[in-house]
Amino acid sequence: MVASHAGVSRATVSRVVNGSESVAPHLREVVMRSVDALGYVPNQAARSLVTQRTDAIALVVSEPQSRIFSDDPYFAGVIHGVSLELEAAGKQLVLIMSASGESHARVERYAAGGHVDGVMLFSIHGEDPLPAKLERMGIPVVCNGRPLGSSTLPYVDATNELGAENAVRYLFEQGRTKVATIAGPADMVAGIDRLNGYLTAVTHEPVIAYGDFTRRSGALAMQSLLELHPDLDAVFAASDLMADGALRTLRQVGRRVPEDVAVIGFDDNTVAAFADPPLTTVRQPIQEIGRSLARQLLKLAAGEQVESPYMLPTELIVRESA
Amino acid sequence: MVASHAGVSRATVSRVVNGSESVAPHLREVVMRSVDALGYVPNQAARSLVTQRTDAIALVVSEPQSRIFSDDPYFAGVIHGVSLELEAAGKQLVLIMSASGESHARVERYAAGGHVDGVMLFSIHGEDPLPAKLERMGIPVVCNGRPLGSSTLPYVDATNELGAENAVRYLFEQGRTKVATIAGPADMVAGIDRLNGYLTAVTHEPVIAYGDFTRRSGALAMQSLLELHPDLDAVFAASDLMADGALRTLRQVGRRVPEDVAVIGFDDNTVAAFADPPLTTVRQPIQEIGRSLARQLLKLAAGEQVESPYMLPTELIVRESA
DNA sequence: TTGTACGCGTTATCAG
DNA sequence: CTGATAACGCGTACAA
Repeated sequence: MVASHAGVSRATVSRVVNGSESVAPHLREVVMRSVDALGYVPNQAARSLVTQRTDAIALVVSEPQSRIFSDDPYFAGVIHGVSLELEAAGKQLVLIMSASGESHARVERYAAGGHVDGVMLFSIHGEDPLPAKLERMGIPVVCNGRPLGSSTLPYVDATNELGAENAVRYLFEQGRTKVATIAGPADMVAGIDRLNGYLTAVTHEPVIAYGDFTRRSGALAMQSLLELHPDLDAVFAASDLMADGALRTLRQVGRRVPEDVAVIGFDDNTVAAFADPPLTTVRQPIQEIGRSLARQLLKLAAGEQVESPYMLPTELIVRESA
Repeated sequence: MVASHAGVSRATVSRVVNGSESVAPHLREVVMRSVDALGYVPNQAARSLVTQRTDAIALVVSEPQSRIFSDDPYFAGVIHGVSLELEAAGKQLVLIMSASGESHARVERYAAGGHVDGVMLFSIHGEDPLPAKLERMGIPVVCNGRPLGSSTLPYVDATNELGAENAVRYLFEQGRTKVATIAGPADMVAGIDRLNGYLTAVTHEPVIAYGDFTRRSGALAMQSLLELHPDLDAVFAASDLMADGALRTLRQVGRRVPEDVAVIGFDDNTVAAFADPPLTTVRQPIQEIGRSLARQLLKLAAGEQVESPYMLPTELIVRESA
């Protein structure tokens, strides 16, 4: 340790660097100066070797491109939140894209190798064995979105179901009589929960078309809804992108929004406010989801307990489309 | 090293694990079995300590939220490309958001501490001292997008200027006579270069309005262009989002696209194909930019030379808006 | 309060 | 081809 050129032992330097109390003020001063002068930076590898911590957290994104690389800013928003929280805690964010099953094994090895202090799992599908394995290995794990299947993993999620329910209820309160829904994929938890919310609130025979959260799918779903149910006067779409697609279809066939058909989306993306007409939608606090995700994991990694599920509120934002 | 319970020395285990040639086949066999049985995973910290490598690469995003957290999928696309390439090389991606100058210092320390084998810099602004410092410390650096100012850093970029030039030229070839541009921010290299392309190709007095790559700014810019130059019959926007905003303004004021006004965007985002009407645009290979970025950095980290700038082609995608 | 000395898990060198 | 053994740079009992 070069900094011991400051006339003290390496142990003292270590103490100063790590902010130990038991160091004489003047010695601390001297050491600080030397650290500065020599541009000393602790070697993380050596440090981890002895502390058994890495100060790094992995964010594993196991999702096919669909949602992530469309123009849905959900992914970026969550990452941003995570990043803010980790930075405050002095942790690094290791981003791992792991769509294929093969790379799942890699993730497993990576985490098992003690490369990170914990793992955040993004949108776990079906009966993915990864989280359970990680947990068995004693690695702190938190999921973004309720894990499908029978898992007891801690997770952070928005109140998707309640948000959807309120949106649909609002449509009826506005005097709408036939409310359809454009649901998300049946294998994604956000899709499932929002559909359930619709089912809870709908007062007539449910009218459902499925999309995959993209604009195009929303436009197509709207077409088929109009064909099968020309008398519908409102639509709740499980994402703003799909709602925007629906808006386009409605415009093309000459149905006015909201006069003829009311439309509500979900997310409150940037597209929502800019849609034509501006979209009434259910806002979920995306960045806050990211922050919470990180906070929960940090707690877990510190050996504390966390409440799970940790639910974040959604809120109906009324604009012009409904 | 527990695996030496397989009756060999740690050195031999190390050799097997790292795939050295000089190990007797039967010993390799035995070791492999023990590794499997004991679920042994090499400790990265210990390894880095001696190899002086971390097998991790940092991606530093020093951009205010603007472009990253809008619904512009550029950020996600580049990350995806980077991620693919790094995964293939067995490297990890450490994502660092560093908008503030304060956190710049953190990045510096982090890199200097030998935590990563190299750094990719995302959209460097003006005279940012960070890259130069990193270079001086001997840390491999590659920039995404030409660094503004007088830098000799290697970088990867799309042929923004040429792409813009071709787009504008195309408009004139189609018989347009007054072509305006909605330019990007004057402090972002993509904005500057695309504007220069326009300036090169325009055959009359330039007609310019500035935006910030967002939809809203595009819509506003279009309004002001129409006010000042009601006779324009074509617009080249420096991003698809701005073009989409322009489309909306044109629709609102009753100008038909492309009959009255032709519109060309830039990026070929998912919005482009879905815009109303579908947007003619200049495609840049976003994911490939990410891949190249990673590849260049890996080369640098391996001590090889790289060609810089490394330019990726843009291509005019003709749809219906022009 | 300070210093000494050990060990963390690997890889690399050098004999054998 | 294989096995000792010496680093790598740090944190931390333990002793002073």
